[in-house]
Amino acid sequence: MPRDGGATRDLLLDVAERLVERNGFAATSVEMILSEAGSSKGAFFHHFSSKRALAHALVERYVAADLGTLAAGLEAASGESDPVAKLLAFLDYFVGRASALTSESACLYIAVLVEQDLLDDVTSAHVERAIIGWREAVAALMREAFAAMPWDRPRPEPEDLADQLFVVIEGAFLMCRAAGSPEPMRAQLLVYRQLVAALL
Amino acid sequence: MPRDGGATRDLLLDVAERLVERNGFAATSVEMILSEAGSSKGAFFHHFSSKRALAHALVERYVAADLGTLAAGLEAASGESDPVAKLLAFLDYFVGRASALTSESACLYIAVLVEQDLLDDVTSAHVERAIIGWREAVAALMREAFAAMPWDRPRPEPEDLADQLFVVIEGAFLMCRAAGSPEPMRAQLLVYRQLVAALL
DNA sequence: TCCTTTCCAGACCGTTCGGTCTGTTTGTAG
DNA sequence: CTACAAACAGACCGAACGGTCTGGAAAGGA
Repeated sequence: MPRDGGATRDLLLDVAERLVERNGFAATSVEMILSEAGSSKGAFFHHFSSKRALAHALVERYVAADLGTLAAGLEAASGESDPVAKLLAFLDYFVGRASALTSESACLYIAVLVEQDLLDDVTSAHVERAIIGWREAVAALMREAFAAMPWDRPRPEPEDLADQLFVVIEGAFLMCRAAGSPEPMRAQLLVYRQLVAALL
Repeated sequence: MPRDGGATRDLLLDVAERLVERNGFAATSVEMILSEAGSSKGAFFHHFSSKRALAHALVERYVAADLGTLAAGLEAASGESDPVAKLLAFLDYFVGRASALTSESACLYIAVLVEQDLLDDVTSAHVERAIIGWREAVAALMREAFAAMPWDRPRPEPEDLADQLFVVIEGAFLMCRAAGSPEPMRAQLLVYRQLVAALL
């Protein structure tokens, strides 16, 4: 093999992700990516058969990283043996990392979901995989915490409550955009943590 | 005055809103809007000086409608004299109208916020106005309900808890997109309602 | 009636888009 | 050293983009 194609491919993905998160997919031209990356069309269409193929690769990589931070949160909470403490430690992990989340100005999922054209079999399968990953892991934590803590009033279904975390994170991304500040992410994650804690 | 220009303008806004909510702003061309509306470029650029001016008009109209549904929710809850019942009635109003919210497949705010280029003085001022409108009205309901219902544990700030409603709605819009179903909107609003109710 | 102003249709323009193609460089295997 | 395939650079293409311009139709005031 000649020059290291993997490095160029990664660079193109890095630059593309930044630009797409800032301006959306349709508003980000291939030429902008190339100019920013200091690359050329030859390189781009060598690594990606089309702009849509770039979107597929972009989402696949993003989902992998996203499920990675989920795993990191689970790992951070794994020290706690008490189910309630474990759930709260899990949530605290993301509250603490809120500023790191919003350093990248927005979430790629939003850019993909906002354009129906981009929601083909490939992208929607990837996003669905991410959502289900979060749902199942968080719902399991919820169930254990609930079982350890009887309650007189009815509680939400753990799956729906787990989805609420995903929903709050995505919504908070949008509010950060509107506010022009990363602060709402932390505030909203903290509110979610407090609301969940009130069920325990 | 010649033919009724207002009707054409409204039609263009209606069609544009539908297409932008479906595919985003950048991916929606002026010609697509015209073809869908059965109109022409002459008409379009007579009513809007540029595509950006269309975005401004679109957001302005959407914010007005959005604050209208907020007012409708407040009106629906105004019958209750007890602050707690009033807050819950307010939230129930939106749970009940969840399917109506997601009939329009997505929220225009998302399409605007996802493209940084679109966030100029005009659009960001409109969106901020909407967010503050919801925050202040909902936070007021929260404060009254909290005051009527003492609590031993610390509660979230009413403003942050009010923002959480906006955040959940926007996030739920995205989840509806990912799921290809309007169902998550209702489920997530219900979860939010249950979480708030657990504080009372 | 006629004139004016608004409203609209559609041809047209320069630019930019995603994508193709040709040619050259670069690492590696034999 | 040679051959070959992967990796890239950049000119080029047709289509589509946002926007302009000219001409004509429709309504109201004089």
